[in-house]
Amino acid sequence: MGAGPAFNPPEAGTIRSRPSRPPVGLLEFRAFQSNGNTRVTVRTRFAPSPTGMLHIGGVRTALFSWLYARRHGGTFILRIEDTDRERSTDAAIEAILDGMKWLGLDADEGPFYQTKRYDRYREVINQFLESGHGYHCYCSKEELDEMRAGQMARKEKPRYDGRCRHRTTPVPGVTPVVRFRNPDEGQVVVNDIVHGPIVFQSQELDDLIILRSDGNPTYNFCVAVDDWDMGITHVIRGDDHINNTPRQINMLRAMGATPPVYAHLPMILGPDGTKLSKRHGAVSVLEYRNDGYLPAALLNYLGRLGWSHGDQELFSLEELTRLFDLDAVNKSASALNLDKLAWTNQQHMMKLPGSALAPLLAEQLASRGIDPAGIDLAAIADALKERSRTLAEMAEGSRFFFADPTEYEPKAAAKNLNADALPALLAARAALVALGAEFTPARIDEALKGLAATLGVGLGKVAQPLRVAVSGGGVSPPIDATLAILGAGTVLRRLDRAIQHAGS
RNA sequence: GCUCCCAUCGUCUAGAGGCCCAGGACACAGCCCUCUCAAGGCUGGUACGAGGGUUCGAAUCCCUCUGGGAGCGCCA
Repeated sequence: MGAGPAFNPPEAGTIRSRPSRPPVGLLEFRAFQSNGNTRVTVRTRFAPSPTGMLHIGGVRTALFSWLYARRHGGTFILRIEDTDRERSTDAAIEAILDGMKWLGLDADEGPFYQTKRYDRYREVINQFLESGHGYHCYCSKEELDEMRAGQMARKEKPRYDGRCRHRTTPVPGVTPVVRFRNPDEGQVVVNDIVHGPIVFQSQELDDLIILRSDGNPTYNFCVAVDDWDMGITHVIRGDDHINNTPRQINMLRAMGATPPVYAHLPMILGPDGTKLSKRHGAVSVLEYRNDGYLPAALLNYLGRLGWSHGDQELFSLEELTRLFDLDAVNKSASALNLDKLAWTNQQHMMKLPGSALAPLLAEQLASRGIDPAGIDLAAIADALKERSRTLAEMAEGSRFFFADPTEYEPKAAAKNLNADALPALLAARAALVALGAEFTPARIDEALKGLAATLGVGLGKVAQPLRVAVSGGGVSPPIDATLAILGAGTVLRRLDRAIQHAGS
């Protein structure tokens, strides 16, 4: 797997020798005192499994964890849950790391890899075995399948019936798994910041496998060990984990650990309100970079999905980290609205100076095989930022700056590059030539307006033919800015060709 | 089937008993501005799933129903 460090617990001794943490209450975790002036620092983690791409849903979870840590001056930890050796891939790890880096969701600790912590897991498993919290189970897969099928047929909840709980002798030739012995009675209360207390009856919880017969520990177990070892104070994750939580709490208790506070976030649905799929937004978050979205805009949009701050829609990252809090998080699932994401992106682009957008526009142009050498991309970005929803749209809208039109858009040409427009075109040419070296937006505007006045027509009668002449179509930024960016030489060259076209 | 979660405009949401015959945003329509396209401004339509309670008063509290979702793996 990956090459990151293994997390080494401050005290790698036995579980019971670990100093016990002071209790963390539900909503007043933030500053409990143990000796008068000790303050608990918030520690959150994002724990993706590298079995697929990092998509929008995962990013939202990561964002909330990151924001919460930042907001409270805490620590954000990245942990790669790669215990599924069959499906975990290095490519997926790379994609997660790249995505987090692009978005700027930097981790203070990690990435840690669970596959590097096997010694620690085994240590806990042995302790469970000794203390009776764990036991060997020799049931075969077939046997378990059969058991489940029978329960389903009887309309019971499929669960392990504990048939190996009291077995004292091994079954020859069978490598056992280790199961965690859940309490038989009582209840487990999950203190959830967004949902409030959620109560589970222990009876509902069966004995889950914590060590596979191939020696690999399993998810729920590793999570419990890691969250404790890494001192996680707030587990922020998708609400599809709610049902796992009581088991994790039970294992935490068996370790003598104090469970963290939980915050289960609602799911993100596709635009049609159904589960996110590859057709929707379940593509790698890096696709959004290719599509020309700004990290800040994507984060802004995602932040507003399931969280709100009054009526405010637009947030800078700085505002987000200052205002975000878990108590304003919604409980219900929300659907992706790509139109709003695009709008948000445009709003962010509009706030940025062209010089900041220029390098990003350059990337988009490069991927289109366009060489913008010698052209002022910052000026183009300034001219186009309020007429593009994404950087990709900006790149498309700027194409005519880099190449003379090879043909004119038929409708626009028919209307604006005809005999009627010829006088205006010729007069405009003369007026522009007269500008000489002062080919600036202000001077161009002045000249064109003066010309329109002399001709006794509206500016549109002059600007629109010019627009079609230099851009090939009927849409472009304001004509003064457009001409200035193109430069006198290019403008006159394109104008001459258009005049020829209009006269023929 | 069992357990758990959820429920305000098409979508994202405000709303924590009277300020709400429900506000903002995206999208949509119209108008204004205007050299095109945008951006911006103004206007408009559309929502508290249903039924019972509690209360002088409920989108807000309680119950039931309905609808949606998640989990029930030697996946995470």
